Amino acid sequence: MQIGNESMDLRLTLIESAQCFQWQETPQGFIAVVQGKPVRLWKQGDAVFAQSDLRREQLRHYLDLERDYGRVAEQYAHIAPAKRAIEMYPALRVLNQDSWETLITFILSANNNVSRIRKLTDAISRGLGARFEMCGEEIWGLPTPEQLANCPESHLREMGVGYRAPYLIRTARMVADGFPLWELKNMSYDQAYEQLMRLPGVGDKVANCVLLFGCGHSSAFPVDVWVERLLKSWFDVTSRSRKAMMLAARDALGENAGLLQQFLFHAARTGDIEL
DNA sequence: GCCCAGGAGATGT
DNA sequence: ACATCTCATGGG
Repeated sequence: MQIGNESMDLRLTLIESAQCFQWQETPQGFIAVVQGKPVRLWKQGDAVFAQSDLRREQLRHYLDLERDYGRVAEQYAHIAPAKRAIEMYPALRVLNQDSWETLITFILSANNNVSRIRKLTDAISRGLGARFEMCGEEIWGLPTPEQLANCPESHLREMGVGYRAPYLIRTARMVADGFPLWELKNMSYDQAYEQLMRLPGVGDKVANCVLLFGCGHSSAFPVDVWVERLLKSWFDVTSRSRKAMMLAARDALGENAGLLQQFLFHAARTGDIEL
């Protein structure tokens, strides 16, 4: 089915921009398990097509196709590096992912590089998750909270996750025991942030990634090593800690701070904006 | 071999 | 509240 006519870049959005780690590119398109269901996305000209049990509106929301990014660019047009970063990637979108899938992949992301985050995401999915087939290829979904909570720590360590193993298991147990993960999108930013910070393996940076990519909180502003470098290079940063930078950036940039952050992050990481 | 990676938690001040 | 250490593991 056709889900959109927008000129969006699937490779940039799903793989290169490091906001999710489960997509793989095949000759037939991009495939992954999203919200527990297999999905294939591909383009024909400007049109985006999908093969999935997910409804058209769900996929449009996942890809953030309803948002006017031209308006976001205008919102930050008075900040030179911001305007430049957004205009540099007119086909990049900030995904609306599943809260649980975002939470688990970003616990894996702590002090880790992108290619290894992908391998660990794949490893725990193959080891614990549900298997599907999509155009002749096997793909696995991430483990559910119950599957992860019941996995022995030693088994998880054999998959290579290292010291993050107990974080995954304890967080999974809290979610399985009623942590309000799926209510975070309806809370205020401050309430949702406070809740997420209770979870083992979730600090300021991971919390903001979950809020931004997995809970629809577009003001969430994750500060990783690259965003820190860019902020120090291009702005008069007096904050020392990354959390202080996050607070200052959110305060200065307002409602769509996090969307801008994703463009800045990618520009810094690829070197498209000199630091 | 070295340094780095979309950091978090524990400890000490 | 802030600074410093340690924590697995593989990529470059």
